[in-house]
Amino acid sequence: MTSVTIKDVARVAQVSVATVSRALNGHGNVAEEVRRRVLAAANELRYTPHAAARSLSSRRTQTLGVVLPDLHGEFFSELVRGIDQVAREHRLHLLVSSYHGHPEEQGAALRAMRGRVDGLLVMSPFVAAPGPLAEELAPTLPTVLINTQHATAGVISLGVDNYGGAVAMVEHLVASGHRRIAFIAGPSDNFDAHERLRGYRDALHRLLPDAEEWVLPGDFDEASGHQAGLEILGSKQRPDAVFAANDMMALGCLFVFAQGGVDVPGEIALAGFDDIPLARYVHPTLTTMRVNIAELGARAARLLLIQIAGEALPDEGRAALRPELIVRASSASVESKRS
Amino acid sequence: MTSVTIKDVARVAQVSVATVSRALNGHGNVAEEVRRRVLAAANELRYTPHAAARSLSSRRTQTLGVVLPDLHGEFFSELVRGIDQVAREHRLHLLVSSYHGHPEEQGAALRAMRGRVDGLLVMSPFVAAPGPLAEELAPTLPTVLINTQHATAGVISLGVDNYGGAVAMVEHLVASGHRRIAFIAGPSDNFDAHERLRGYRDALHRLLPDAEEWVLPGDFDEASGHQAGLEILGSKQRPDAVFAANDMMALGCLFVFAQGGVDVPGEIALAGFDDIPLARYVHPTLTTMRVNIAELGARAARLLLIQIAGEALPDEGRAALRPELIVRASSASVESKRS
DNA sequence: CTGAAAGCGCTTACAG
DNA sequence: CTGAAAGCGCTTACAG
Repeated sequence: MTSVTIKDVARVAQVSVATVSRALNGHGNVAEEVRRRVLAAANELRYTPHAAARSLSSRRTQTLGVVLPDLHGEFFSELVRGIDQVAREHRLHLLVSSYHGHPEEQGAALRAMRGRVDGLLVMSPFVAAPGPLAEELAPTLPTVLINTQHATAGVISLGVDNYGGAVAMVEHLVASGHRRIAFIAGPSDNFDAHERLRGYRDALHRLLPDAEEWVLPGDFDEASGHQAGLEILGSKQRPDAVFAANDMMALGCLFVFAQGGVDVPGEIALAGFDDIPLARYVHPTLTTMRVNIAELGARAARLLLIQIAGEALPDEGRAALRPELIVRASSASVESKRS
Repeated sequence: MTSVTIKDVARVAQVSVATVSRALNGHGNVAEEVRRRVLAAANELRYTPHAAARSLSSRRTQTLGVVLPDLHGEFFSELVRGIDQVAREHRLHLLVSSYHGHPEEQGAALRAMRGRVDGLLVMSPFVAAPGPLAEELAPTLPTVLINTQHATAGVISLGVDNYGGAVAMVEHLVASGHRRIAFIAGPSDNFDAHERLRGYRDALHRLLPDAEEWVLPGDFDEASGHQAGLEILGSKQRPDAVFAANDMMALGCLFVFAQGGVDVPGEIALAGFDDIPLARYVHPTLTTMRVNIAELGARAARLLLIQIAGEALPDEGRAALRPELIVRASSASVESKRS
């Protein structure tokens, strides 16, 4: 791996390394003819600057760090795709790191980014333990938090309006004639799940003051939706609508209903959250809230770039992303069915 | 961002920076008491080594580069997940880069990795243009190619046995009693697609010497499967089985069949390739070849690590991954249906 | 076991 | 416009 360095280029172009550096970085103050000679030499030698050396002296890495809780599933791939899009426009690299669901390793992941990145995009969906995160982040790098509860002082964060989305879904279900609406919750230590539950509760109490809330436990996985579905089928008085905190659980529930011969939405309407690709393929197709995850990633990346550049942060672009209600067959209105 | 350096630690611990470096890197030849003092100082100052500086002097980056054609979809997220798993076990970072479907930018992406990574995992599914890739790779870094046609001299590559998988699927369809088997092809410039088509052809000619091959064009997207489905429905003599080069096209085809009132598998059996999550959720559930993409990524990463370590490459672990036949409802045998 | 020094490959004031 | 030199923060022979 004996690679060619700036010295080799300097020798071939018959100039100093300083001039090579200036010419290659487009620093204006280089004679046109000299610049051409340098470019030619660099080209001939297939020279590529050594990134670590450049970073060390310029204090810039041209890299964005992305720290995620996990790498599983569509959410993260979409998020990374959105970030990558922006990074690419700015010719920046992406260093991704996941702490595989071990929040306690998050700190190590963050620290390891020192000297590798110019800024950090970190997603920390855990409800608990804001301390370590804030502590780790404080003295370090420009950072944007994604989907976190912790509006740590001085650290920008960006997220999805899960609360508003859940409210909108309950409004839709109520408007469709449903009165007894059950909710399948997500993991209790997850902030998104927490917000969706809060939206369900608030909207229910506001729109149907007499209705009782009915919350079934879940963990965002299909199996827990399945479990909740069984419980619902076994209950004395069934709900006329079930709102799951995410699509995967809605799907798990849907299968139980299908096996149990329950007509969806005839007997029980069903709704999810996320709009995963599957949602439009199942039968009946699933009503849900669409969240544009790639857009979330892209916006977060843009906020980070602004911060790195030391510019003032615009107000627009900092607001939480609003999910969009997607009405499909699983939540047809009670009226229309009865007629 | 005034960060603490090795000098600060040295001062606090009252030793030289050399000793700090040795103590922190676990170099044995440090007095136990001194080591403790250094560790304590580092801890107290919350010191984290500057990665670029370390890379520059040690010639190691502790980072693996991943160069992908794209970041869209489950294939890539699974691949990255598998790679990440192995990287993590070895405390390595992942620098990901996609050239967004512009093969001509692949070279730039590869070059930009210099000084940033210890090795490269590159996926280049294009049938054409082996030249640039080989040229770019030649003098550079330890590399493992994923799913490429180009068994470039001296560069390891690892892939999926697409040919064998396609053969196995045709064998299954024939064994199930199907005789007139159409194939929906993938993009002509894609190596995976190319191999699957070749498998279909070879198996068909071998098992059903009198049968004519029937290849419909496609591009791996659902819409092209849809298109192919329409063409099939409009044909004078319909096939009794359709084998799509991937699941998404099979799904597109399935919808046309469903809309056209075609009984699957009663009138026409259907099979795909990949076993995407959707495959088990559609109706009827889709017969397909399962490819363990995360495993592909993990294996490729392991091969790369072996190469970086300068060790001899084992024969096992270099063989292409064999896809697994997953028989579902969409390809029930003709016999069983007629009875 | 420990330190002084060279060196990794760049960039960037500082002179000229 | 150009070059010599210092410096970025580490690691690693080389002495002792």
